[in-house]
Amino acid sequence: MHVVLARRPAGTVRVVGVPDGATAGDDAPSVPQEATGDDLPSVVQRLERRDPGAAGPPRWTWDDTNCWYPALLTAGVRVERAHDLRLAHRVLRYSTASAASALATAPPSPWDTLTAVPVGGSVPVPGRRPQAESLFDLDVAERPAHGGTPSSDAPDPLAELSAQRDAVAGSQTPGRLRLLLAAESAGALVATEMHHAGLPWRADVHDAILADALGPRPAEGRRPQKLEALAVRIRAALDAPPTLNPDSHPDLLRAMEYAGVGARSLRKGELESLDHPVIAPLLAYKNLYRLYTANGWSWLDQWVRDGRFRSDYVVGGVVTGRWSSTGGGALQLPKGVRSAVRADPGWVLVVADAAQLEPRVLAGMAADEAMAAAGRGGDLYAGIVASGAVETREQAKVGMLGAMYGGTTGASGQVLPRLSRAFPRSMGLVEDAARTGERGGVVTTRLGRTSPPPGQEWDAAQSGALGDGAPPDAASLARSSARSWGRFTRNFVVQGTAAEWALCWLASIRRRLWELPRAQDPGLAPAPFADRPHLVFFLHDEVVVHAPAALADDVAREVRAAADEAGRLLFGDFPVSFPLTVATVDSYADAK
DNA sequence: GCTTTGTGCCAC
DNA sequence: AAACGTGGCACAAAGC
Repeated sequence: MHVVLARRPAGTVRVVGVPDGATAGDDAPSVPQEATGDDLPSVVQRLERRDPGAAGPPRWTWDDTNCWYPALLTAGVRVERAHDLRLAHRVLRYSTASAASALATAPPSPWDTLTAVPVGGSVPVPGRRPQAESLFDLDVAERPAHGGTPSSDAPDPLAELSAQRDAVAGSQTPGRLRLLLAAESAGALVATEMHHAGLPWRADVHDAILADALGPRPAEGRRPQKLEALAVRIRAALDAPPTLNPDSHPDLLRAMEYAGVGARSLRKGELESLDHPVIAPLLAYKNLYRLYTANGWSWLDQWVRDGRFRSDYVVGGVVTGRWSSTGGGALQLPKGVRSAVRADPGWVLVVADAAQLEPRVLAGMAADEAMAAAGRGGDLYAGIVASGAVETREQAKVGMLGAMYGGTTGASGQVLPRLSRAFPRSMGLVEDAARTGERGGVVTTRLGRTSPPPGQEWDAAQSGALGDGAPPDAASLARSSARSWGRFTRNFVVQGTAAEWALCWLASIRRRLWELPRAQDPGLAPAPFADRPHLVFFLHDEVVVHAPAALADDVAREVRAAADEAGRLLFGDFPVSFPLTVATVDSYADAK
């Protein structure tokens, strides 16, 4: 059963049970019609705990998980299932599977303009309203998700739910869309919970990393010791004056030109290919400068509180359905600082990584028996070598990556023909996706997320090449933008379906962890996770679970079972496997 | 002075 | 040098 939460102008919440269908026994339980902010958590808790009948716990249905779930978690209430109307609307509006629906053909509504709200916000960010501590600190008109939409225009979640259910039921692939919406919504729950729990972060360890690399923390506005020493060496190697600022690209390039270094840019890759005394100190400088500016002391000050790094995840923040993050750069945590991620005392980190996820997903989508067989041994690239298609693992790897990214040059281009001969179904699928994009068409993932059509600029480039009066370079612009869009759609089907696999994996992990026994003693994690293993990090094809040490093996087993379950959800009985690398560690840096 | 753009590097 | 997908972010320079 869906239980819809809707804000009322009076500041209360309307709680409405909506049965899933004509199923006997799925009658609405006695749902209160009205709740206040103070009693909503207990209302939710009570319905969540009701006798688990055949229909399962309610599917909490709300406009935006980010607006409701943080306060419930703060009250210690976890929900099992949700339906995020904002996220679901976006999928259904654009999916080719639901293109004929009333939802997809209706004129734009407020549901199209609701923007993603980062989870949390415990750390103040300039220009962003702080997250409400309780459900009603902000009224509807002020809620950030609505960007100032007056409450009188507040969209009706009941009507929207109805439109969404019609769109799914009348679609070409209702089962897949239903799974996608459930997985996307479960992802929203996970994202909120991970923000709530935070990634365990030892500021003292991080500080030691920084001090070791850069020297002691400098006074405000001063360069760290080791960075300053390298700046001196750079100036000496270039015979440059003390005024040369290595942070200034134009200054540095000019000084390098004068010294005859022969660099056209300051990119690491180019510098590494040059031979000059300035190269070594300059590369070292850039390396440390990056650490200092991106993950230095000010990052630590801004993002780590009370032993936790709390990131803002944006579910569906990437067109393909991947998550993005905002603030703190959670999805780009450099390897060099990961040793600051430490389990609490008596707890461990279970780090799991899906091996060669994208080519496996491709094999499943293409129903490619040969590729699936290559993946059965655990290392898909080794399996490709064993099949005889190519000679080395490296060839298999760059060849597959090239096929999925649209690479044509170098080593990947070289082995592509051989991979196409050995795995015609997989290669054919990505080639078809590329050709569709080149024509300006859209492509769709396994579960139904559809790529956006190219924009006006792309259309203009294509039509600009037509006609006798077209400028000479118009044809090449048209061709290059067509190819570029083809690379996008080629990658979209694979990356997007991999993101769907990952959402199903996350959802399954989350449910399985909750079913594990609780720890004897509560740890430092906040309720409701103090005595339970819980997800603390997710990065496209990798998760970190923070778990009581005694449960480590159970967690590892469930995380593997969840990967198998995700594979079955997407690809049914097709025999493509999704093996994981799983490590139980104290420090995230020790996982690989 | 503020905002936008360009550069470069991090993650998968 | 770039090539070959998706992103975020910090900084300096350029633009208004």
